[in-house]
Amino acid sequence: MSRARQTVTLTADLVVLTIREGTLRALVVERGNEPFAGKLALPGGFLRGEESLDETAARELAEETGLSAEKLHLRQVGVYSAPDRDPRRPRVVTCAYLAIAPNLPLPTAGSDARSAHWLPVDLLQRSGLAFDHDDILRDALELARAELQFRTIATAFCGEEFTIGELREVYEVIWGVRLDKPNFHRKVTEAAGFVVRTGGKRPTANGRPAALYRAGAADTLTPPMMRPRPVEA
Amino acid sequence: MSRARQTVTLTADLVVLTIREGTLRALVVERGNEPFAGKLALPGGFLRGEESLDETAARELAEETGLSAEKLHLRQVGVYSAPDRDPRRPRVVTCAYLAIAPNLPLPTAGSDARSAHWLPVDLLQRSGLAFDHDDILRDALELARAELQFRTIATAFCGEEFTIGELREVYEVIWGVRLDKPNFHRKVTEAAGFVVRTGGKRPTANGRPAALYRAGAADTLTPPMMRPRPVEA
DNA sequence: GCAATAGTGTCTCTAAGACAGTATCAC
DNA sequence: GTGATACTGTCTTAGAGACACTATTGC
Repeated sequence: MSRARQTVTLTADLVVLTIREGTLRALVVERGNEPFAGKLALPGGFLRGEESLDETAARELAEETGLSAEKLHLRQVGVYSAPDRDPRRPRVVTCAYLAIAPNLPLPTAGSDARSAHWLPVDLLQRSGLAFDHDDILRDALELARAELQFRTIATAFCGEEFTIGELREVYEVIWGVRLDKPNFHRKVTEAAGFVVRTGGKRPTANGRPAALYRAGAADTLTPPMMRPRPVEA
Repeated sequence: MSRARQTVTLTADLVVLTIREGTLRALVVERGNEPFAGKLALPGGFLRGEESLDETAARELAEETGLSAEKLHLRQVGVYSAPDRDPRRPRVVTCAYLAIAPNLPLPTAGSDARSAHWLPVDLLQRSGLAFDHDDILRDALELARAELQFRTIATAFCGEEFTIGELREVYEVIWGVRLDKPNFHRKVTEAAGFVVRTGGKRPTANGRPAALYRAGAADTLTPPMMRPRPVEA
């Protein structure tokens, strides 16, 4: 039993998602040191003295994006503890977190903005990330897609004020589907506490201006937003 | 930054649920040592040398129940890492797992069956558990209730063969509701891959014998089982 | 026969999806 | 006016829920 109470090092890794230029993007940093020097990785950091992992994640999020964890729906994705997941040292275990950001003015405004970029997730999934971050990204995306159905987190991708069309784009980009505009409009405006009219309007390039909304008080979305089932072969 | 790479001890704690005598029960052990000596706690154990936390949980599950993790739907609930959650030592962080067991022949058949009991969860929630296990139990129950809606895990509470009435009891006990028998019957028998008729019958105490089913191949339940929304005030 | 539980038929109603039609802008 | 986008109305249909009804056992 000498190894029964092994000690490990803990980190919190972040999957921060946003939508920019019509594509779903995640915040990644370019690694400066070995291992995986030069490769892209999810931002993250070590657990410190008197904080919980949730607090570690919130602190890292603030450092990377300059945003508080309050409005970003920070949620645990899972724990990744394969013995060989970090070649540096035995046993670095990480807890992955999902955060959702609106389209930020700057790529990264934080103090620790070494080489952070918002890159499309499909690009990241094709090119591959350091460590087991491919697994983490996949699981975080799956969680985000599921949460869109039952919770009101889609508004977190939008700014303070947004149009129904922008909200619909969130669903379409993350689910990779096309949704019926009229039905979507009725659905979200009738769901209790999802969106609230501000009274303002936003001119469009070439059409009728869209009414502006802000996020409502509700946390869960009832009835849920139906996700079109993928077409079968 | 001297404390930046603090090391911690990791454990995996288990919420093993089953249904017995019409009540939802969880496996708990009576603690022999301080802290919390004499109090009830969730079973769990320390991460060992070359295993992942998932493997730690599976190993503990086998030790406590004698069952393999294969069929028990072992799933991560979350990480609990408050700095003061374990008064023994600085920083014992745990990852909680949910497992679902059929009505086992023995309370605990494993080798490490010190003082394990299947106790009703409402009793545990009233009397309180050691450490932060009240939080863990609450979160695990919430996860189990949610999974019942969208996945076919309800069959894991039943034995190899079961009747539709037994399956309905699973939903009724865990959700704490009454479900319409005819509608439930049609729903589960028509959901693709949820249950499969074996051809056998089980005599009842006083009525028509019930047809026997076994778990189907499907993992997700489409369409989902609707959960009656709690009555409002 | 009666009591009890298993299972079926059928109706109603909500809500999702399809899509025609109307409103409000730029030009 | 045309073209474009926002939004509304309405029909169809799938499925949840209510519940009457039939089936199969023990007594």
